[in-house]
Amino acid sequence: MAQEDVFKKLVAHCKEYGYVFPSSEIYDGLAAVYDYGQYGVELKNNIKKYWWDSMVLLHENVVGIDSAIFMHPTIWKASGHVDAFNDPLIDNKDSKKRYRADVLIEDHIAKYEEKIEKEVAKAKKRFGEKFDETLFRQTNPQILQHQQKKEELRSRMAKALNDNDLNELRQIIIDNKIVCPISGTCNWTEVRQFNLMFSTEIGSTADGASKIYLRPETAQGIFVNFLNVQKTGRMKIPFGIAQIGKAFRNEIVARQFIFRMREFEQMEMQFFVRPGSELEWFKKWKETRMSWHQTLGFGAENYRFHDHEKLAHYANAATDIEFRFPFGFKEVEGIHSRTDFDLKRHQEFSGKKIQYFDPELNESYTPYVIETSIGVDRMFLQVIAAAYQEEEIEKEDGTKDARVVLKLPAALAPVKLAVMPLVKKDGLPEKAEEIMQALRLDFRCQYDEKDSIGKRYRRQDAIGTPFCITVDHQTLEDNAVTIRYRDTMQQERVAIDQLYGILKQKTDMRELLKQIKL
RNA sequence: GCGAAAAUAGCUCAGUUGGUAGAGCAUAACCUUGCCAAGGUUAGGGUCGCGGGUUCGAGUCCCGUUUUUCGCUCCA
Repeated sequence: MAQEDVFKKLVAHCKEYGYVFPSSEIYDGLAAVYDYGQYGVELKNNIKKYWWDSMVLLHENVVGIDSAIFMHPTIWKASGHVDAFNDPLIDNKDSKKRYRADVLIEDHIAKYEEKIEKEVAKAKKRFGEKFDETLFRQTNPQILQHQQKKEELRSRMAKALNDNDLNELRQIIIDNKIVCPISGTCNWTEVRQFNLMFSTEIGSTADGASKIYLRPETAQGIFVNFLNVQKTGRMKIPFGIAQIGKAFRNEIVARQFIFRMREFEQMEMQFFVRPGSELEWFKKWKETRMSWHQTLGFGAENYRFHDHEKLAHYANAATDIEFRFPFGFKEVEGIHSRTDFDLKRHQEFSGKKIQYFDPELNESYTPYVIETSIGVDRMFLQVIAAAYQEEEIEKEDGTKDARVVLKLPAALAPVKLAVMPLVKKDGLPEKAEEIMQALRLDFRCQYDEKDSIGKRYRRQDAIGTPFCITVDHQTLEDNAVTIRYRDTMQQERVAIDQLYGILKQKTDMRELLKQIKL
């Protein structure tokens, strides 16, 4: 089966079984926005817990915070997000190349400049040493004309940029017959502002309101709280701050289901270290994070590192952890050595000293940062893609049968067990209800008495329930039930009073956490 | 953003040259069976993505639009 088919089936399965729904579906949907359904939210919460516990329980020197989505606008100037993603872009329809509209116009202005210099050079050659360049520039009619056009153009562009008038920017390009350097045509699209960040206004009256951004990453909330946490938590370097939260990016292309969304959730940890020791810590966190992934048991061969050749302006080392999705190896987590860029920039923009006094070295410095950043939604997709399996099973009479099963790690599964009476009479439902009541506060349980027992098992397989408990007539006599395992379809007879112990051991997230190599 | 394709019940799909919307599965109720889905009876569920147009009449033809998928592009 083609890989895209698997992916399509996975998306359909997520919708059909209450994991992920398209957003605003009854209004025709909203592009690249998705809602998590009744099982999706449980799986997502379990993934977040697995990450959070692996950070704050397993590392004494990692603590969490939860910073606000709204932050002071200057933060995004300091982080570089405002400058890096605020360009008016225009496409040439013939060459299909994209340009910054202001750069195109600048280039055109430069041409007038060239013409002027050409005239000057010509005149210089002609008049030799007697040539008065200043006078020539001030009096030559052709130069004055170029000069005037240049200045008109420049002020017109400045005004358009200042007013954020995109139509005017396009009009300037059209009026001046600026062509695409590749196709040589003037067949342009509209000018569009590609701003990565969503903005809104804070303050309820129009004149008192000021522009504010929805954060495009959670990391800055950690950096700006560095001193708060360090001082109030009496943290000593090295230490880390972890955070889970929503972030928003106005992606030009948001596609591939929940892999790239405009609203998404991140799990980030910034680890502050002594300058000079960052690459050592980078290496250590690479290993720890990889172990966290592989502990889920989806097969070590499906993960790999992808080291970045080209580094972002703030980084001196970077790698991705990639997983083999149905559509190929894709990034799930990024690990970056961010140097002291962020803290230094916030120190500069805020005017507040952001440093750490290291008592062992007896000196102050700006700490270096190792970042581990993982998308919750990508992780969700990774888990469900790895868990989704279509199996062919042989029935007792020799015929083949198919089942769709989500082989989720038990600790992550939304529903831990289903309790079902073999028949819905003879007091079996009552007995099953009794078992439910005993277990429901410890494990997410589901009760089902409709349809044949086989059909009920398949229903649970489809949502990934790892255990099914079946109550039969014999149960009424010996207080024992059948426990059926999702992955092997094996059945076992166990006493009711042993159920808690068995389930606890098999579904406990702590059992996973213990296996992570630190 | 550009190009191409698609959209009919919860799911998978049928629907003839334009003539009042169908099936299977799923869901719910009752009966029957009872350890690996598909026994019987009955019921609910669709202004055919949305908006225009052509026509006596549009799920079907035309235009626009929204969403999805694929390719390109962009971003990281």
